[in-house]
Amino acid sequence: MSDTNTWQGVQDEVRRRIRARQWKPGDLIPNEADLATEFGCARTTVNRALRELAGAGLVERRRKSGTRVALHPVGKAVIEIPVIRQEIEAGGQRYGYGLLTHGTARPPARVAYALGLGDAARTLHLSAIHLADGAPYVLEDRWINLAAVPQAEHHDFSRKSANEWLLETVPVARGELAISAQPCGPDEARALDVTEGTPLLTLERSTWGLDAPVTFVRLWHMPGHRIVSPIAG
Amino acid sequence: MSDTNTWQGVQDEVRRRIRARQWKPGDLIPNEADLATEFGCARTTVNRALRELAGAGLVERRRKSGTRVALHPVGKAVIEIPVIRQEIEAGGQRYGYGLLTHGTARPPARVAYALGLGDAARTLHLSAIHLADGAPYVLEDRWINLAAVPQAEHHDFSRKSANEWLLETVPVARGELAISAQPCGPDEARALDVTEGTPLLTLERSTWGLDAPVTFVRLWHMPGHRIVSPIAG
DNA sequence: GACAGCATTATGTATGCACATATTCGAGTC
DNA sequence: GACTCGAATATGTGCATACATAATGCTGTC
Repeated sequence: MSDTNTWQGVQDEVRRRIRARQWKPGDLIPNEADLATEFGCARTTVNRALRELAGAGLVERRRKSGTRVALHPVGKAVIEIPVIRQEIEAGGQRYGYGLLTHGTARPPARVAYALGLGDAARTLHLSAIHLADGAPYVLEDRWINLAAVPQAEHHDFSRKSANEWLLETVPVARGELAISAQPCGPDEARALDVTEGTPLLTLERSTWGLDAPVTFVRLWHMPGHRIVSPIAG
Repeated sequence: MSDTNTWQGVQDEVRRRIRARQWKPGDLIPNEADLATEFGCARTTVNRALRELAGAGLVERRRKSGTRVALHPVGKAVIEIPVIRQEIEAGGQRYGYGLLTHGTARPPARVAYALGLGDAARTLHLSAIHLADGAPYVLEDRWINLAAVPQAEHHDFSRKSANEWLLETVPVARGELAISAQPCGPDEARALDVTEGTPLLTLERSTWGLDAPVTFVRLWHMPGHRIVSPIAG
């Protein structure tokens, strides 16, 4: 599997040469045709190997110029954003869910801004708690743009979380994630059973459909929560 | 560019059908050969389009079974981990750097555990502050495994940050990132000029070389710091 | 009916070829 | 010397074909 006539094998060999400093950062490496000859494989194979390395940020490629080893190989951490139920069940814990508040409301300025809505927009505001083995796991504060998802207004969110319902109902085009550390406010303190001011890891996610903003959600994780992810290299 | 005889065009069309619910989550979609016929292109082209969609998590593929639309399209947020100097300069601010403490020390249990070292290991301990326009931006607490990077012991880290020096010096194979919210301790309060207990966004990064752990670093960001990243869809 | 083994099928990959496209470089022109 | 334009070149992509590989399901045997 590590032979240089498979694209994986070629990629491994190129990685090895870069790590071994045979090809140093900034260096121009041989062109695809030459490498193909050296490795005894087709140019297509070398192309795929190098293309994926470029995607990973290890090399930079430009037509006519050639391929060079990246100067500052930008590490990339890929954070997977699963449905919360699955996140909890994957950890071997029992999932619980409770809807706390529910009603239509004007979006606060922060939310309107994040979604690019006017303050006159009608939104559905939900507050819900997700439990792991009966204990609070994360507090969810969500606004749904009723102009984009009108059927949400009369939907029953008391059993299934809006998270899952939206995924099944609305096609999602793109989104944005913001991670920050916030002090626990009075509402969060009550819902999570935590003393006020405690640092909470906070995730804010904006989601857009094909043309309209769909939802903004803020997740307050329990103290000590960690997001862990491998770094691609 | 959106014609269905380029892999981009095929991918766009498949995305469109999924978003339009023509192919719903869980559905089996036609096989590559049939799609190639329909789109009037080679199977290779369809293959590349679907392969990348699978990588993005929008579809799931299994040999013999076929390709089906993902049930819970797992959103992926890719966080780029640049060198801190570049992060600051990219924001149009002036970068500053100061080494606070420097010396060899036994790694604390937490660090030894994260790197998989015994407590007897010799490490270099550095503490440094990164400034943006003269104001504290992030506090860095770093341990370097001297068994893996012996030349670090007598290197001068007062001018250039260990971050950049290590990238240029040691080939990195893999790493792990943990994000959490921590209360500001007394040392951090002094270095960042922040009152104790304030929530700080904390990043912990472990890095391994080819066979040995290289470094563990903890970054304490200023209050209010946000990590923002697009979500792939 | 249980099970081993084989045929089937869809994806995965390699190859040789052709042509597209971006970029560089140098020749020719003023 | 500056500038324009075309040749050269490395990557990007598409195609037809062949074979590899994994998973499924069927078939025959006991």
